[in-house]
Amino acid sequence: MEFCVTSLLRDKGFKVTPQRLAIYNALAATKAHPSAEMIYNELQPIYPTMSLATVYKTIEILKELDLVQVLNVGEDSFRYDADTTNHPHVRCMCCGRVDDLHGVDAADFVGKVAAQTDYTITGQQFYFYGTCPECQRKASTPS
Amino acid sequence: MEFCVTSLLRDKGFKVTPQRLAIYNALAATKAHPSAEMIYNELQPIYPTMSLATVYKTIEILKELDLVQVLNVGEDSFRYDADTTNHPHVRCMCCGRVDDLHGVDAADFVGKVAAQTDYTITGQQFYFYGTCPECQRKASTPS
DNA sequence: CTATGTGCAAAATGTTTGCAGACGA
DNA sequence: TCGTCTGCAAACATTTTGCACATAG
Repeated sequence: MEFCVTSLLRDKGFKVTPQRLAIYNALAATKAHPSAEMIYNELQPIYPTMSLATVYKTIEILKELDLVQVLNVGEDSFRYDADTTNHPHVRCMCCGRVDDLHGVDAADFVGKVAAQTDYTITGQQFYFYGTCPECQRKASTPS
Repeated sequence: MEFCVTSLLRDKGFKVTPQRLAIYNALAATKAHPSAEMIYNELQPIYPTMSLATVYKTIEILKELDLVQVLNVGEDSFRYDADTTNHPHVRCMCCGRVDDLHGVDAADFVGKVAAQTDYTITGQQFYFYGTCPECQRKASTPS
C-alpha cells in the first residue's frame, strides 16, 4: 500500500517525502473522514514541525492522483476520504461524525436521473443526514 | 406569495423590512441557486446601500422559517434555493451553473439506504456533476 | 547539484459579529 | 416610543500563496 503511493508519486514527478506518506497513511487508516485540521492535529505528535499548509498542498496532490476524494457535508470545511469508490455518506446531526454507506446500489437511481436530464452526468455525491446509533442511545437514556 | 413571507416573518416576531422581502423575492424569482454574493450583486442596483452582512443575516432567518434550503455543491461558498422541496441538483463542471433535477423519484433509493444503516435518516442531499447542454454544444463546435 | 518540497507568515476568501444610528410596529 | 434591523468595519475560520531554507533524487 505504502509502496503503491510511493511509486504513484514518483511516476507523476512528485517527490516522496515523509510528510506526504504520513498524510496519505493517516487518511487511509481512518474511516472518520477527517478535515485538513483533523489530519494536522493527528500528525502533530509525530511531525511536530509540519504545517497546515503542507497538509493542504499534499491533499491537492493526492486529489490529482485520485488517491482521495473530497466531501462537502455542509460544514464550513472540507473532509477527505482515501476510499475513492463512489459511495454515499451519512452525517450525524448530533455529534457531527460522518460514516460511509457501503453496499447500497445507486446504479438504478443514477440511471433514472441521467435519463431525465440534458446534462451529461459524470459523477455524483449522495449525502444523508440523521442520528447515529450512539446519539440515538444517548437521546433515549437521558442522564 | 409576498404576503405569505410577510406574515410568516411577523408570526415569528421578525420585522418585515424591504431588504428581507427583496432578498426572499430575489431567491424565489430565480432558478440559478445564487450564493450570498450573487444575491448581493443582483440587489445592488436596487438597494445600493444594502450590505452583504444583511444578506447573510436574512438568509439565516429564511432558513429558520424553512423558506430556503442550503446547497453545498462543492464550491467554497454556499448556494441557496427558495424551492424547499427535496430535489437533486446538477452542477456543470464547465460553467459552474447549478440546475434542479425535478421529477426523479428517490423514495426507493432512500428507502434502501435507510434499511441498510443503523442511522435514523432525517434528510438527504443528492448532487450530480456533469456538463450542461450549452457547454456540450460549445465543446462540440470549437471556435 | 538542482529542482522540488517544507514551514512560516501573510494574503485571500467567505462568513459572522459588535455596535451606533435608522426604522418598523 | 421601543425594540429590532441595517450597514459598516472588524473579527473569524478556512484555505491559498510567496518565499527562504531544507531535502529528495
